[in-house]
Amino acid sequence: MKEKIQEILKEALQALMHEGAIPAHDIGSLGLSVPANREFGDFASNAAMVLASRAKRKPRDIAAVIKERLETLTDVFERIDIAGPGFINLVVSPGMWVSVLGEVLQAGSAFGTSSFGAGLKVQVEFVSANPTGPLHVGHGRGAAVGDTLARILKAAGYDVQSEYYINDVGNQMNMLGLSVLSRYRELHGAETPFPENGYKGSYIGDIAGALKDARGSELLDMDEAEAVAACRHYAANAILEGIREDLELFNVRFHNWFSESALYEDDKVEEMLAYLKSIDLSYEENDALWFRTTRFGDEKDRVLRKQDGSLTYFAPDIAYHKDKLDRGFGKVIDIWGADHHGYVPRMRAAIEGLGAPKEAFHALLIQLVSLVRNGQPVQMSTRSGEFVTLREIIDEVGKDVCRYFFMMRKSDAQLVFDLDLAKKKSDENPVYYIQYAHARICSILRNAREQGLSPDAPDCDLSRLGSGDDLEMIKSLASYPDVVVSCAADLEPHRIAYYVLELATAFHRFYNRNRVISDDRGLTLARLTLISAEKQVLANALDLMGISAPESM
RNA sequence: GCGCCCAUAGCUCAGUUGGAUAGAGCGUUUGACUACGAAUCAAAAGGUCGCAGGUUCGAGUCCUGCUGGGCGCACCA
Repeated sequence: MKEKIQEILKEALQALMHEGAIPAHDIGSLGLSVPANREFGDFASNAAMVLASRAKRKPRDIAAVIKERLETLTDVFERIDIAGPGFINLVVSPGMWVSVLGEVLQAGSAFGTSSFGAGLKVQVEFVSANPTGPLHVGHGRGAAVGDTLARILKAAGYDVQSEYYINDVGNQMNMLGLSVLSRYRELHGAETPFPENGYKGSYIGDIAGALKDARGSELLDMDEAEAVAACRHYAANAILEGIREDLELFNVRFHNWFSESALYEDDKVEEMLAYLKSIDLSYEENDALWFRTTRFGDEKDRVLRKQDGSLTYFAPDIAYHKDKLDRGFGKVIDIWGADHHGYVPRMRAAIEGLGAPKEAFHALLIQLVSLVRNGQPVQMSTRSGEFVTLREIIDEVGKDVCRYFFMMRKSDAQLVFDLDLAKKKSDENPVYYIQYAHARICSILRNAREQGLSPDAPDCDLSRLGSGDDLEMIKSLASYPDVVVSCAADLEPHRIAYYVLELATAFHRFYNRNRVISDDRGLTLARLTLISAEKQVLANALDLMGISAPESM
């Protein structure tokens, strides 16, 4: 709805500026807001005040000109008021609001989608955990946020691809191989020291056991390097398979899995280094190869190839992002743990160095998740292998609750995950509160059907919904498309979690104060239409978060 | 030492490009089921938006300084 009003306002302002009736100004900066106070109408514009300060005219005079034009231009407004210092307050006509219900039911699961993104190719890369162990809670938050953001961007009209980057090269993978080999030898009774910084989790033993089942004692006869490689390969596959299963359970499915090792196999890293050299963005110094990232705002140049000849982690990362750009993505969104924030300027510099505008790259930082049980923090430490896995949390509280809880905070704010609250099936738990609203509507619709009532009936009179609680509920669901766009524009998917909670609140309030099915047939049919639309929007919003909308619970 | 993020009700947190009287949940107090699901609703109380300046018609929001917390400052990954 807001978008429609914005269009109308824009049209009026453009015409007036063209005629010289009001000073010319960038229309994009003239805001339309939803006033906090209902007395100020459905929408309010500050256009007159902004223009007045430019033109040295009285805001209220300019507002009067705009008001007049809007009145001749359209009849969607029931009332236009000039208030306070020069706000133009707009009250949308009930008929206009009611017509939204038809749009919702017509569009169905597509209600809320828009062409805001104009088909721009966007990639969202998230989770991207090393295949050295199962996903833990922190990865879960990244998965929930990333997947929800991808869904939101798609709904907002972007051409979205989600991707998981598999860091299957490097020391940590070698350590994985060594750790598994050590456990494998133990299983064969061979004395073997466990690597100092090895992975100590019990899953390593499980993998070694599976490897023993699959290949017997074969690896004992190999030379060290060969055996480690075999272990590494086997373990990485097994762990990655587990990660895929966990994500599947979490309702997260990637369009693409991109392997770091493929970068090397396809010579992408060397190609990138040659490219940087060709455009003079790299240089040799102290027997190392450097990237001139300072040219793009980084605080110091960064090493690509170390003195010992090996590459830094930065090098394949640049090659990976070059590959992303080469694949035609106009916007590349990386979702990282907040502890990597120091890495952002350097990556952004690299993107610029590769010739893309710096706005093409966005890093969304995900803050820590801490678990609380019985009011006490749950201790976690990756190093010792004592961490709570995503799988354990899903098994304990369920996928839906888990996904919602991870969306409850701005991604760059720390999140306290209260396991006791998560398991409560009461109004304290927002997930049940929201799903209950959906189930309740389904229940009413079932009752109505049994009584032979259908909102499609010809004597359904939607004009009965133009006031009071009915109108309030329509307004709450009509803002859904605006919320989706706002989430997409600002890359803040958590807003959808707050919105859907408000939507549920609007329904529960309505339900407690009004009868849907009553003796008044016309009103009953209209309200059945109303709650059908409400149900649709609840389901659509929940779907953006990958959360189910149960028919009963 | 340098840089980034955060500071809003007793608690956990929203607050969209700067807008009018700063919101929600929990907790506290008091009410509502012989009609569609009480896993629900209504009402009350609760604030110097960390502190001090500045920008302007207007600041929780932008700028500067300070205080207090988190994180990062590798030829680690």
